[in-house]
Amino acid sequence: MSIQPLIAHFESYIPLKESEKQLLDGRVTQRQIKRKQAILQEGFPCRHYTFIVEGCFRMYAIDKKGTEHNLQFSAEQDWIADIGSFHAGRPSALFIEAIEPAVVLQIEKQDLYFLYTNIPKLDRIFKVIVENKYVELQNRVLQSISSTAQERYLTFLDQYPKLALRLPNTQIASYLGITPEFLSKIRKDIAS
Amino acid sequence: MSIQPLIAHFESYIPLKESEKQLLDGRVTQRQIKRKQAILQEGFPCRHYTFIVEGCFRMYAIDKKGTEHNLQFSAEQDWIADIGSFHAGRPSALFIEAIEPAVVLQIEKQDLYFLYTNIPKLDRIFKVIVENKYVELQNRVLQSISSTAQERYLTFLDQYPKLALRLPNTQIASYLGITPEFLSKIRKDIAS
DNA sequence: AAATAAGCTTAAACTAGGTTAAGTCCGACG
DNA sequence: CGTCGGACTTAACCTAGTTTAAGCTTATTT
Repeated sequence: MSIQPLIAHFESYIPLKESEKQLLDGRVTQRQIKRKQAILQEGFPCRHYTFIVEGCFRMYAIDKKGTEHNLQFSAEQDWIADIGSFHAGRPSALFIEAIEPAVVLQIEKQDLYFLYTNIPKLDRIFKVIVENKYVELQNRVLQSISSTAQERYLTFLDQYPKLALRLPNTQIASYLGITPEFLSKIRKDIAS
Repeated sequence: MSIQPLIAHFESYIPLKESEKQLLDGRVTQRQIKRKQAILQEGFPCRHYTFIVEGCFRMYAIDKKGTEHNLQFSAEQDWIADIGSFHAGRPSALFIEAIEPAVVLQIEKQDLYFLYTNIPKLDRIFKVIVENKYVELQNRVLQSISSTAQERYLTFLDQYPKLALRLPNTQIASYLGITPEFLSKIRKDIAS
């Protein structure tokens, strides 16, 4: 059990002192997740910030009609959590599920708050992480109000080429906000 | 010229010491902005974090066809900036423009970085601010991939009732990712 | 190895939303 | 005081994306 990947991740932003690394140990839990296993389910509060060491997750919501909508994919060296639910302790409206078998490092709320207090630079690091994720999401919103489905698909391929190979098209369609059938048509059009 | 509204804003998260408030003074600039005046234009780096004391702004992009797309509205006690461009110093793809005459408090990059270093709790405060904005944006993405235009319009009215009264419908349509004509049709359907 | 489920594609009929164009109703400005 | 441009609407026609349903292929489970 090693929290090394997490330390490396933090240090890609700001180097940590030995004493700070030691604080991390014991506040971080490693877990193995099976394919299709959920680490968050609608109706339950999100209890962890999850850092992905290996594997791939999707975050999705289910609407009244029972259709799933993928909000986000996350893979190695990335975080996944329902931030709103996590901090407020409120029941989440979202699911988080492994698409591939995965290894993750998880931090519980009380531990994260302890770490924020005792390693002040973590405030800075997570500020930057969330800022970057904010910019990414903003670009996605811009695309969604200004581009056709085909343009959005091409952007997705361009932006996440590795992910696109690992994911079934059904999941990609759900992420783009279109039906699998229509994605199929788009792919046909592009090919010709 | 008072930075009091900004101090009050920060203190709604964490109280500041007198010495910290003094550091803010001199690093924050007040400006009056006229209706339709731009504080950021495509092609220029975003030089300021802008805190709105009074008035209302929109952030938008212009696509190849020349159509404007509103990404975001911000009003009193809210921030507006192209975060990506601000930190990277890269030319922005966005415009930020006053919808109403406005009073703002602006912080330049070097000053913000100085403040982050000398008032460590600002890292925490901005982390929380960006987290909240991230959650908001995530909800918007979810809506955009899962709801019809009518549902999105009703949610907008529900979520920003005051803003809805201050904004021309043209601007709201652009924010929702639909044409003004179609919004008009939606409004007619809702009324009946 | 068989059974079953999950994923991809095609196609026809349909609906949400866009386009074009014309007309009305202001508020801004000379 | 007139007129000019911006904001809102209506309506006819058009297109991007959905629905339903079927058939085919590739994984996963037993």
